[in-house]
Amino acid sequence: MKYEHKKIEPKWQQAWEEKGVFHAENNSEKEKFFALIEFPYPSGQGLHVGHPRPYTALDTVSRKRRLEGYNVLYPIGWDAFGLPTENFAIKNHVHPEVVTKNNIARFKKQIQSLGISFDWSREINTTDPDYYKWTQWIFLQLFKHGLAYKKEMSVNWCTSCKCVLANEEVVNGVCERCQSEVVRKVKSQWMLKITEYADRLIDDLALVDYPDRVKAQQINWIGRSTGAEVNFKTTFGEDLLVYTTRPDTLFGATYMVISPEHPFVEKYADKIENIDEVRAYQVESSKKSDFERTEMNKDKTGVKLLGVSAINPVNGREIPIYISDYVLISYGTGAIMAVPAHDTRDWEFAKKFDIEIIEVVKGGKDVNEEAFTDCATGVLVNSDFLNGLSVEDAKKKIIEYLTEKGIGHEKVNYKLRDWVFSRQRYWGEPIPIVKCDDCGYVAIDESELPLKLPMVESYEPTDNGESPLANMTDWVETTCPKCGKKAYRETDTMPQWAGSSWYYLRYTDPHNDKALASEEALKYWNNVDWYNGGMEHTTLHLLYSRFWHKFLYDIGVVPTKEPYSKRTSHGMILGENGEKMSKSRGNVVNPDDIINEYGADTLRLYEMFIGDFEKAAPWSPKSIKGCRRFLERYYNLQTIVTDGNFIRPELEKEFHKTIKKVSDDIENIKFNTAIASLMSLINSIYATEKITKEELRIFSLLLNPFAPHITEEIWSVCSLGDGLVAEASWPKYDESKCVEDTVEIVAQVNGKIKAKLLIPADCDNETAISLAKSDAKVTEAINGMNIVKEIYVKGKLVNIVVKP
RNA sequence: GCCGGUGUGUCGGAAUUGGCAGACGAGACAGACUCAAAAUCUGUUGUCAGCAAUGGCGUGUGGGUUCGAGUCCCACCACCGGCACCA
Repeated sequence: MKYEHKKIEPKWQQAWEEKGVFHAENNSEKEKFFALIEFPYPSGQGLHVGHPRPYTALDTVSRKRRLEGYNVLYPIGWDAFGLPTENFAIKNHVHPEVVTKNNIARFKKQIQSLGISFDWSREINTTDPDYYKWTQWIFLQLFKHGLAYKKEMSVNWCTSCKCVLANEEVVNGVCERCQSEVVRKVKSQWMLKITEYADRLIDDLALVDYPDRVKAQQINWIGRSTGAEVNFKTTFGEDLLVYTTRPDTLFGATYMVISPEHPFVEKYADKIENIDEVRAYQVESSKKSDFERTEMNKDKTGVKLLGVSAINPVNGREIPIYISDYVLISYGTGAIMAVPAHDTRDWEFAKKFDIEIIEVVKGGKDVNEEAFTDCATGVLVNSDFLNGLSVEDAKKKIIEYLTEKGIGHEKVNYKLRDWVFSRQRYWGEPIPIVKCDDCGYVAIDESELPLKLPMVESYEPTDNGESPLANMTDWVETTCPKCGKKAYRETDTMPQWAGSSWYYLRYTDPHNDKALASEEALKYWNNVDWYNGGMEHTTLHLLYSRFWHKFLYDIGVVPTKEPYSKRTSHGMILGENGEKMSKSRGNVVNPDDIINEYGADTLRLYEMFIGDFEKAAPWSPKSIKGCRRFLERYYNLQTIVTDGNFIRPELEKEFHKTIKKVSDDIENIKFNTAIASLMSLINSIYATEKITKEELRIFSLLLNPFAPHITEEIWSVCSLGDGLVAEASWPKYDESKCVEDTVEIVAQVNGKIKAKLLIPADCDNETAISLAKSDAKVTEAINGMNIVKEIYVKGKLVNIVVKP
């Protein structure tokens, strides 16, 4: 009996599609289950074997859920705006729309050959005007609520993409996408106030089931810290406000540092005695890219401002002011009080510039040797009314004091910055705003949405930092929706993250032209029950979409505070050599080749069997053969099947245990051990040289979520029912049949194994111990010794501790 | 530097959360079938000693707790991911 996957797989894929068995219903009495994978960017390269891993994983869960009677929504779509498409279009003189269409067609064909149970009737595409109409609509709501604003600011500029980047898109000082140098550039940009949601983005993590590493990474990225702002007077009369997380060390502040960009310098340029030297330093540090600034962070530089000093508000002490690029203008107040005794960076700076180091927290080593930064153990000294207090108590007391005297107050700061939302490129959603000389930035009327991308001659980015749309005079020139005068359209487009920030909502009602989705659909399907995606999106897409969802909650569009109830993350599939799969490394494996040689079921099974789902695993062209062999052995069960509407007694326990194991393992994303248990079971079945129909039915159901085509085929060939996915239900196990009547236990003496024996599972302590002692080997080992202790661990072992 | 994680045969990886380490798969070796090969089937396969029964050693390193540690505690090493002059 030959297993011909090429005949079986397309046949069943077609049958499922024709019957629409994977279509989710919007008005259903059934309990819903919403499974989501990160929709792919349809690149020109097509799929590699890494793509199917998350798709298959949630397909396994979804197929199990359907068999359990749920109304399952497992959708897919295309995140199709983006630079690679645009760059390809420029290079080959094809419109990005055409490139996108072709890429999607290819991706779709590849994905469909995997037999994933996606509901293709809900397919979406972020570049479809009917879709991006609602992306633009959400932007307008953000704008109307003051959360989208335009600001002149220093931004990250990718020299190759000729486009600004969000902070999240800059990795090690280079562009996340093309690895080119990123420089600072002052530009007017659309910004989204994600910082307004910083606290909720942290606090509401308590409401969701995400892996700890994801939560930790988001919390880190948002970087909330609680400290105090303290006002220092200066001899110029103007005060300088500093931010510190260690207000308790205020008595140890021996100098102050302001960042090179701090406005104080310009304001008092004529009074600063060494202004030329200061200016030279400003120029020097402005030339450094962020990357260089980070690279050189070991070596502190700076210039002392001559002719001015600051006054420590708690002891009236005059301290010098420096400018140095180790203080950032974009965090806190751009100025710090420096306490070299208790801050490593201040300590390094003080050593280099020979500034006094005053110990105010005792408990560490000599502060002239190293800074003592531990907050848990120290006790305050040299600090007047704070002396003798712990760091924590001192913080409270000094904040009370500062507040009372009106010279400071408690303050929370975040590392998170607002989201730079405009891109100077063509292939993105137009920002639906016009600029009027009289009225400023004005939203276009919602009835004009979607604001479609105009056809242009050239989508080449311009060197002057303007979007390609800027040359489209006809399109750019318009009238102000408010006053009717001549006005100009915004020519920047939205970043790729826009369309993906809300796509999961569109799946619930993808063809709605009145709203992004109907209220009923949103109410029924929210939240996404299980969302699987890559770790690389933790501080990008995942954070952005949580932000948008919270905003939509605030304006009453969605009924829940969080978009995703549960998040899991898959490990990467690496090349055979253990390196990341990439074209340039030449280690890419194309799923088409695997499907051709072994079939989709083998590919799916191997992707789930390859290792721990959450960890990276190298592709092995040899190991996959084991999965193919297993499926062939399963296929050949049809040659030994016998009538029988029962599980044979000798296999009953193993069957029940396997049902339990597979059921639990799928829920706990332990697909590899679920498959291993099925392999063990088939080995046991072959040892008996036959299988009953009932046994084959159960086995097929358990295997179906992993290998849907072959199981459907066997279901049909062996007449197990009308159609597996159409009518069957997930097998149940009997807990009482999962436990053995007799168990094999180990008899140890002093922890060394002496014998193995079979005893009744419900055996009590004394019986078990005496049974063990009656074993010849055990008797010999304890002969003539004093028994100190006797231990029986139920169903596991007996240990007898003896001494001479 | 900070945060998170990992370390187990030749390889991918298991281990009911403190109870027989190495499930399952790959690879290798041997045998069966075959003129032969592939495929398939059967067996062996952590390591050292021994003809053997058997015994010693063994989960990155060093200590500890325990009748018992891959699992818990302390210290360290290596690697991976994230953040990084964030006051």
